[in-house]
Amino acid sequence: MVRWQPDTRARLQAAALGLFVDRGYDETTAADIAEAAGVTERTFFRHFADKREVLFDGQQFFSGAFVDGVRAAGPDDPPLAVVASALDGAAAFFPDERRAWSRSRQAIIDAHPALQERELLKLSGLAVEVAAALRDHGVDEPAATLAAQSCLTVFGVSFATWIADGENRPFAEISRDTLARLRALTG
Amino acid sequence: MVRWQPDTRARLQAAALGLFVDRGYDETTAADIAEAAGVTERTFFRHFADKREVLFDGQQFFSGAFVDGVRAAGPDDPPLAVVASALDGAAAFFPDERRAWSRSRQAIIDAHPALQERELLKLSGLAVEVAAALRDHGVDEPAATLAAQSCLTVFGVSFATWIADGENRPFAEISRDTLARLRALTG
DNA sequence: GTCACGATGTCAGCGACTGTCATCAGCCGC
DNA sequence: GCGGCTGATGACAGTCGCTGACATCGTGAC
Repeated sequence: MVRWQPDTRARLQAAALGLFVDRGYDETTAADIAEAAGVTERTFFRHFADKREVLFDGQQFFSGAFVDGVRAAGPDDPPLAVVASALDGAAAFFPDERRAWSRSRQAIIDAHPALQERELLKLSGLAVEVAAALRDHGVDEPAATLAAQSCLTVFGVSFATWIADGENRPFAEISRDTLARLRALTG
Repeated sequence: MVRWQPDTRARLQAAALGLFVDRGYDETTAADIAEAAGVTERTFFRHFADKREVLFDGQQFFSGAFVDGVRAAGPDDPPLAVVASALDGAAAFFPDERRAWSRSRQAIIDAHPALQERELLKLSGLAVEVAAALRDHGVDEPAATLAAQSCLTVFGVSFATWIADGENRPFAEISRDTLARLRALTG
């Protein structure tokens, strides 16, 4: 007999997503989530720094994909080619099977400014990491920060397109197209 | 005899900024700010939706400057020229006399993730407004959103440069230089 | 068998924020 | 002037997010 059920963290995340979808973010208390997962509210806050964070866990793997993409680029590639490589790396996180899940998660976030804030903070942190990777890759400031922010701009537009109604192209195709459109803006 | 002192809102903002500088954001309660302004905590929350908002009021004038800059651009200007015009419009909000004040305000924000979140949300809303102005100006999607995000990218890097130690060039000069560097990224 | 460890429970408490009702100066119509 | 309306504020109770401190008790090392 085990004293507690395993995977408390994952159970809390699943319970939270379900409750947010069913009755809304504001109408779900941290105690509700904990109860649904069979633990106490205190345990919820031992696993997640705050109530929003339960939706934003695991972003370190996500940023790792961008950074790996940067490292995979050729050492003499121009900055935007490195950005293209970072976006290709990120595409692995958005296979078609995940599109429906991403849509419902994003619907929750889009309905709550507090969650949008958290998402923006995570993306901002991601941009800082990409900029650092670009500097390691030989790109100087301020070009590294400008390129990293452009990378996130393309990512944001591409992601929104990827989850749009009726869209069925794979993420990588969309992001390549979006980057090309950003390039066209300058020309 | 008036029943209450005038300018409650402005008094609350001034009291908040002072307390945040003196003893820190986390160590300042909403009740502290209210007391320093001579009102009750309840009145604080009638003027500001939450404790963070007291630092972020008046952004509608700020976004208006960007939008006016977009409208001032030539009808056939390419998107990035319109962005340049928007940045010139924003420059009016950053005269040299405000540089020291901007530095201390930004120091408070940079020290608190919760405040960074709010700032990012405000900037995100600003990007949405700039994108709408660009569409009104004849720029189609997704170019409008890409250009608006690029506008905010240049703004962010320019602002950080403007308040950096030892920097004394005017904002408009910095933003023009930053935009040129973003353009150069493609070439 | 003992003992340290680590995940959890329990409980008290603070601060952010809200709903509700009372108060009362100033203004408006008469 | 008089009475009623309005709008900003005070007073107060209450919910929820979140934290610190301490107790509990399977589990694995020894």
